[in-house]
Amino acid sequence: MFEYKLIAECPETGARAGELITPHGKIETPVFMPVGTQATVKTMTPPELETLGAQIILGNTYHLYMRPGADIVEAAGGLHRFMGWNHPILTDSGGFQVFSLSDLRKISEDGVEFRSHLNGSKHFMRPEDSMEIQKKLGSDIVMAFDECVSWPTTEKYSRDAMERTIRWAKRCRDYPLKENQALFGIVQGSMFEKQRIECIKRLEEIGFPGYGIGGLSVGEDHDTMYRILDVLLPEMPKNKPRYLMGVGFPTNLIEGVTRGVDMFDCVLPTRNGRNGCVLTRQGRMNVKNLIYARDFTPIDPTCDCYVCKNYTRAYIRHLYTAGEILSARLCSWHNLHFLVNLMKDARQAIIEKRFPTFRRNFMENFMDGVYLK
RNA sequence: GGUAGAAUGGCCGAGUGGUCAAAGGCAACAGACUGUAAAUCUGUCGGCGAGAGCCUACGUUGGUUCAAAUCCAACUUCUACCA
Repeated sequence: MFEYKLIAECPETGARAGELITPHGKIETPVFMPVGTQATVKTMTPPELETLGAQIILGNTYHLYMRPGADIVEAAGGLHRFMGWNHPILTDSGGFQVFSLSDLRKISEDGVEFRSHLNGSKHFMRPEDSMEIQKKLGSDIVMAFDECVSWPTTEKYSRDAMERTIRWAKRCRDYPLKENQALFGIVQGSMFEKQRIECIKRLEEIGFPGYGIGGLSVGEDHDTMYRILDVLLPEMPKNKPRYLMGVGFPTNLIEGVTRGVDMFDCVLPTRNGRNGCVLTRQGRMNVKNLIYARDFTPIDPTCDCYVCKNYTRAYIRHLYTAGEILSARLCSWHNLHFLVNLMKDARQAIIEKRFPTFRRNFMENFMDGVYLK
């Protein structure tokens, strides 16, 4: 019970609108997926996520395995029930932790040895373990266990990691999941075009219902990332969803959609939100800045989210400055609303055959630096 | 009234002759954050100057010394204890 339907394509760009059918409901793409690593999108309740339009959220294999343990989540009736979210869930495999916990892990052919970030204890995760954990979590979309390579790297290291990622993808594919779980393969190959193309071809031979694009947004500049997307996306199957993992900045989302990406996730809206950085149609805003102390306008006057309809910059700045937890909530809420609805707007524009204009307007208005009033 | 002790940068607080514009913390200001080891991290934080540097500063005033936040005297204020 997993299907991708292509609904509309932009005649001028690679942008496309579609639908993903999952056991927990339909997802309209392009879609931004809030990250809920530890079985919670930080500071947000599921009803609030519904209110702002979230269709699917992420959970993380590594974190939930470490705490509370996959068995507990399974005993609770699966991740959906455990956290009270009755819509689709995608779980990341732990592959990103191979990258982010690079000081705490050792990679071998069989798998990855992690030293727990919680207490230093040693754990070995093989692709099969990642599958078993995600099976217990019961997510709708399961990600293959991959190696996300840091940047910069050598062509040789990238190739070795890519080859290993493909071998691991095969092992993941061969592992019996729940009947209604869809497993996505993950394209690696760092910033080497040929490796990227080879990787997607070989993953296709193994065969997956969807494909993640990993190993981007790891410190490379935007042009480099777009260069990889430019060569990779045309090589990806049209009838399968494409998921650009860990991205990202609003401009990255639009440029990703332009090239044919269907799914995105990123910690940015919640992490930056907790740190007092909010998104507007004109760019990023550090709402903690002094210039907002007496600014009684909403974060983004053009935004119709709950936060912008009810609170001012001055109030949110006050909350942040006072260390009040509500600032983290309101900023996260607004940022999530911003990205989720940016993708909804993009989708509508694609369907209405006006995506190029939509893209141009957005890119012209959105300053990549910090926006000051 | 007596005795003892204390006064340091926006605040708290180290420092008891030179390497002190003065540790550290807080506050403040700015920046960063892309499949979350992040309600975190980094930088700035007396004034002027691009800079070398100059000026003003450790309660007040005066003194000792080549040199004082540091030593001495008086004064002011505060704290504790005793009357």
